[in-house]
Amino acid sequence: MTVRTRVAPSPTGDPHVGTAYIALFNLCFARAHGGEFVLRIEDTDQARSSSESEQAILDSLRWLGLAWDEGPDVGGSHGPYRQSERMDIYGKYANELVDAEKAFICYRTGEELAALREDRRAAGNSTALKHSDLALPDAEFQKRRDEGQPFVIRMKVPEEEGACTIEDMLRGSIELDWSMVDAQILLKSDGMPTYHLANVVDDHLMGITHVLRGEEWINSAPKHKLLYEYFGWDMPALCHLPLLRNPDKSKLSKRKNPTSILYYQRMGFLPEALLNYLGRMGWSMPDEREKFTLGQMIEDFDINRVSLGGPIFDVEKLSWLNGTWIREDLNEAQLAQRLISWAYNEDKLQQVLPHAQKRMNTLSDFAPLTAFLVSGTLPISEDSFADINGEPEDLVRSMQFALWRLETLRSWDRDAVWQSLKSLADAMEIKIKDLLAPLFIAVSGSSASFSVVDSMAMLGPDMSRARIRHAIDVLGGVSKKAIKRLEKDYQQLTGE
RNA sequence: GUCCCCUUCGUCUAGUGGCCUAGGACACUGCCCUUUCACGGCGGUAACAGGGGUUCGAACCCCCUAGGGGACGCCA
Repeated sequence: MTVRTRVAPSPTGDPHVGTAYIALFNLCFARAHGGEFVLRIEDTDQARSSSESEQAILDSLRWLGLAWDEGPDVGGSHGPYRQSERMDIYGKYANELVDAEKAFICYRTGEELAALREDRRAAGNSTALKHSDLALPDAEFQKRRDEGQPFVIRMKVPEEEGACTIEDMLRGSIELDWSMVDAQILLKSDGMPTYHLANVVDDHLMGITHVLRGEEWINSAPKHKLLYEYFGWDMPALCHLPLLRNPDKSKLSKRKNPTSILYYQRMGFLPEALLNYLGRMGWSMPDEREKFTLGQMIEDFDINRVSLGGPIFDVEKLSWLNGTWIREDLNEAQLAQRLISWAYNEDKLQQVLPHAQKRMNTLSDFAPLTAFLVSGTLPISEDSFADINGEPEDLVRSMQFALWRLETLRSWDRDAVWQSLKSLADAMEIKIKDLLAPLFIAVSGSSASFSVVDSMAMLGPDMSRARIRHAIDVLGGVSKKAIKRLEKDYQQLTGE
């Protein structure tokens, strides 16, 4: 038995707690049955994949104990194929399907696709496009081919009435209408495979027998099943786990919640506590114990104990659980070690010192000066913003804009943060100083501190965003109605 | 809009037809411990989404309704 988790780095490279959640259940399931657990990290979207973001995920999962170094194919390493080989492999399989007339070459342009989908939607149908919708007249096809137009390879899917039955380990049989399934692109015009192809080919080649993945994949399961049939391969058993949710019940997203593992690390959560908490999401021990180690979870693991309602990620309970780990499972020497490796070490000091030294008269100035860097949520109130010019609504507005701008930032370093905020200030036609003023309070809790961008760089994206979000709340927050208006303004201003 | 999944205290959950007057945990709250604050201990408030079946008996099985979520990309 071989169980795998497939994870893709997020666009911004933040390792997502949802990733760890899925990985945890895969690991437990595999180990509980004496199987092998394979973690495969890759992203075939060339526009955003980078070795840094893959590394960030790997580091986070290692921190949690879900990945380790142990041979090339297991536990956190990439699969058996290197990037350079992949193109050939997937292209080969895609072409095989074209030859067998189970896939076809498609020269349709983006505009044509949008128009076709629009028509179908207007008719009240699903937007799924089939081979017959996409086929071009022979002459046109020839023309585009001769012109060397970019093309993709799409799979053929049944066009007649009927449903595909998927077996889910937890949900039983699920029937999905073929009418909802479109002629999925298998190979993109840049020659890279889509998830659907790569996933099926890799799993087959790696001998994967069980796939535990998020609920969001249920709808594409028919495509995968069909691919297995086309290739004549055995399909792994599928299990769709519930999705972690924001407090408003939507799928856990960084726009509403800190979702990066790095954030929880920086907040001072212990890896074993975070893992323990994730293990309580949609799952319980037979004796309903709240606290348990990864080893204990594996020992008592039973996939049937997964409950299907989407659990809300509740930081408060995580916090309590973390407290029990600190109080009950660490002696003073161990706690000291944790503190040292967390923040009180030479590396961290070196990072902070350049900013602190200039502002120090005595050594005792250091702790108050840098406290905000090792704090979680800052104790600020509306009064904290009293010295800043502008009405609270205006401050909220600029902070919300800054938040949105920072959410799109790909690399989080001093210059990148500065550039992105500077260009926002320009677009808003205000001085950068005025944009930064409220952020100062939000990020450091005081107007007398290190430069905001330096502070944000040191705090990292999730902590910085969480603090800005907190400041917005402190100033009265943004109502649902207001957010709509702000979004519109923001779009007009920045074109995003 | 179309399809799919889901539905027990505010939140995480136990529960697989009689042990359910629905149990535990977080949060909230009362008391005790304590110079303070925490920790800890003992209590309290609080839920089977609604309606129909099936059954001697339903939180549990079936149907309908409602609500929530997800999917509908050259993202994964």
